[in-house]
Amino acid sequence: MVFDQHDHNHNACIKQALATAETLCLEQGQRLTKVRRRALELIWESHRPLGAYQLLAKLADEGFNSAPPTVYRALDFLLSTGLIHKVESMNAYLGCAHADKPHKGYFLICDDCHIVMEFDYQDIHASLENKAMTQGFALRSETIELTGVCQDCQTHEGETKE
Amino acid sequence: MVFDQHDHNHNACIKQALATAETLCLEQGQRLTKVRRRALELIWESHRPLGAYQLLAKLADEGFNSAPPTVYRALDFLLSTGLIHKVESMNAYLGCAHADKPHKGYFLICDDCHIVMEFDYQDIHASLENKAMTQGFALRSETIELTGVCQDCQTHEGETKE
DNA sequence: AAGTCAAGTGTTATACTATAACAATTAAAT
DNA sequence: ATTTAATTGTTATAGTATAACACTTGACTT
Repeated sequence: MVFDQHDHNHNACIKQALATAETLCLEQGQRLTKVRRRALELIWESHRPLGAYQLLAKLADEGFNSAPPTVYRALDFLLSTGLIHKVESMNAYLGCAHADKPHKGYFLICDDCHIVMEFDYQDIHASLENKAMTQGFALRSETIELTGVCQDCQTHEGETKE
Repeated sequence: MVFDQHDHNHNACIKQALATAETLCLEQGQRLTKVRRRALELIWESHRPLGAYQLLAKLADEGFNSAPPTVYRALDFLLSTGLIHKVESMNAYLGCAHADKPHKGYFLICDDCHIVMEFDYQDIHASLENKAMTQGFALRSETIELTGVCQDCQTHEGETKE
């Protein structure tokens, strides 16, 4: 699992994510402009996916241009650089903790508190790759999004969402 | 794989799907009304996912009411009965060939011709279930959507899409 | 330093996807 | 026949995403 939901210094998450972003952009000759950087930070404010228009509102609050293309451009950039993932089943965007190494995003999504844990599972990838191959299918992308109830929400059933 | 892409009597697919729908609705005391039945048939016209508004246009052509709620209600019904699946990464809907037995929809989606093959893979389900459990996560739904290039499109590269 | 070009951003408009809310109709059950 | 619940009609609106073109900025050239 990417992180321990409790006992977790989230500032470190953000800092790490930004550092990775700097490095990656430098390596690839990409520019981490103000709006792109801030968008990344805002997405990293939590381990919950953020909608494009939620992000847009936050950016607008800070004086950035508030038309949709602004945010979608930033999102496209961050997606293409691998710094964030899109959670298809939620139309929302999530910081990636392993942007430095190319990988598929596999997610566990809590239906209650909406927290998302990204997990890596090489075995499953291999099985899927193999399954595709036996059908003569050349695999390109994988969308693996599992929903349910996280341990925390099972424990604190009925309480206010954190 | 659900079907052989060639040498495939698609009328049989549709007929089978409708028969299953009749049976299922009867068993569950649900009503397969005109618009629901026709929506199902139209979705089954191909093994490619159909968008809600594409479906709406087809229904409108046939004299059905052409406001969005009409089609979304039909889709909701068909989804809840398990007669169709939603392909999250495409915002589109696909007939399910195994509506009679509860299951998760796992899909291979061709980026070229957009054909979708549903596959069942008990091993992967078990692995995912297990992975979730080790995180104390109670699994509820699984979205497994793989994209790539199908055998047919690899063979006929550069030709017109069928 | 001025010129050039490409990348990035601003702006307006619009397309696409989905649901809320309430009225009218139909089907089934009494 | 009456009642009731399910379904459908209708209008409006919310939510997600992109097209197209103008303008600005940054980086590279000379």
